[in-house]
Amino acid sequence: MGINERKERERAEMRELILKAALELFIEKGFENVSIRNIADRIEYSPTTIYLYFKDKQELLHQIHDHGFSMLSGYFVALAAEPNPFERLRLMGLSYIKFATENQELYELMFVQQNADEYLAQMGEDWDQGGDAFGILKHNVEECMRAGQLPLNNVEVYSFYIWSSLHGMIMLNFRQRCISVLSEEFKKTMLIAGFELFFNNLRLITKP
Amino acid sequence: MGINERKERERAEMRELILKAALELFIEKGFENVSIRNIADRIEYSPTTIYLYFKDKQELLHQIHDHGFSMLSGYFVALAAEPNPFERLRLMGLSYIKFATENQELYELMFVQQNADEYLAQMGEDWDQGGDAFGILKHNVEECMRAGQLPLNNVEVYSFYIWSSLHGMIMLNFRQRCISVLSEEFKKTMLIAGFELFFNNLRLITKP
DNA sequence: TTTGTTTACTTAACACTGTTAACTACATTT
DNA sequence: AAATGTAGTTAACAGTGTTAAGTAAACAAA
Repeated sequence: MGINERKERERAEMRELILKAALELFIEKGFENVSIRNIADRIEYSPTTIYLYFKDKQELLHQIHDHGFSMLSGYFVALAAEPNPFERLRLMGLSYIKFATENQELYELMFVQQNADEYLAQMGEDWDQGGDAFGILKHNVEECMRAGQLPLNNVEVYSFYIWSSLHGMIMLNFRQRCISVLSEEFKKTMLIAGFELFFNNLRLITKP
Repeated sequence: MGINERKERERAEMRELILKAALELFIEKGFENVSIRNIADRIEYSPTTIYLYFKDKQELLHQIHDHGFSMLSGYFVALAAEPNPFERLRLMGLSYIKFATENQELYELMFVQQNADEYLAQMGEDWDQGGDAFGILKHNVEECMRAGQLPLNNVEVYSFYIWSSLHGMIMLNFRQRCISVLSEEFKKTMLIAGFELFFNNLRLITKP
């Protein structure tokens, strides 16, 4: 009696179809600027059909949110090959910036979109996609400290500090709150310049 | 014939009344969650009246945006009294964090809200509120470098780097993307802990 | 003081939004 | 073949930003 299996499969396919369209549209126009009707139009179904597969617009966001964290992890897998902890940390930073700039809208969905908050609060311990990525960072920081490549310090604070710096640069770069404030030439290179300054400073701290 | 003057005054008062209500509501509920009708209700006028004083909802945002930058400057005035450049820079950082946490919604309006971008682009050179604040930062950084309290380096890059770090910590603190990721006790102190680590590191870099 | 005109404001409407209730038409079970 | 379940639909509700048309009061001119 494979009939239930087939139905389940069809249901999963439909969910995937909706999610794919939603992701495309969110990335094209941003979460707020995409309506359920837009998504329905793209997949050629009635708007209400979407509500048979997802509780509401928020749930679509959450799914894509999680998808984003999986993608981010994908950017990190190649790093394991690098044996030097500090260099690995540096490459991790570069990968993070690469992910953010290559997937700007998705990055915003993951780290800026407010609506995700309550969902994460509700998920609580069960939400590990983000924990995974942050776990890798903490692990690298810890190894750096053990190898004498970072000063011995609270690993969590240090990881947060590194993450913040990159996130801040990325966000200030996205929102160009610097049109008249920064020199034209700097606007393009600011992310990399800031990143390099940051990591050189990290190096300086430990090399006395 | 002071009749035109009176009318002008009344018009300015009405603008102020609308702006005040809009600011209150934006801070209470966030920009996206406030409708023109909400604002109109609060001041007991019809929704369309607001359009006689402001082009659209965006223009309300822009006004409040500028208001926010004025407020931020206000947080910085007391700093001039501090003679030591590095200590002044540190206090400036603390003031920035204070402003952000005391005026969370306003801070988001200023540095996160996307819609502000095109307005700033259009304003271009004429928008100096932000330039003022960033100018003070650059000035302080430059003085630190001259006093040997920061390594000689590109002032703009260094200022951007400092600003980014604080902005990143503030934003990661606002969006608690760390519920399951950070230890409970750290969540409350993360901003200050991160800030202190950051400035201690800045000190370490220059003290060889 | 009685006209005409400008101005401040309102009502009604348009095209959109997320979401729900009621309905249809088909697939599955009996 | 009849009964049941269900995937998908249409219609609707209450809300959104925004505009066009209308009203009533304040002013200027006669």
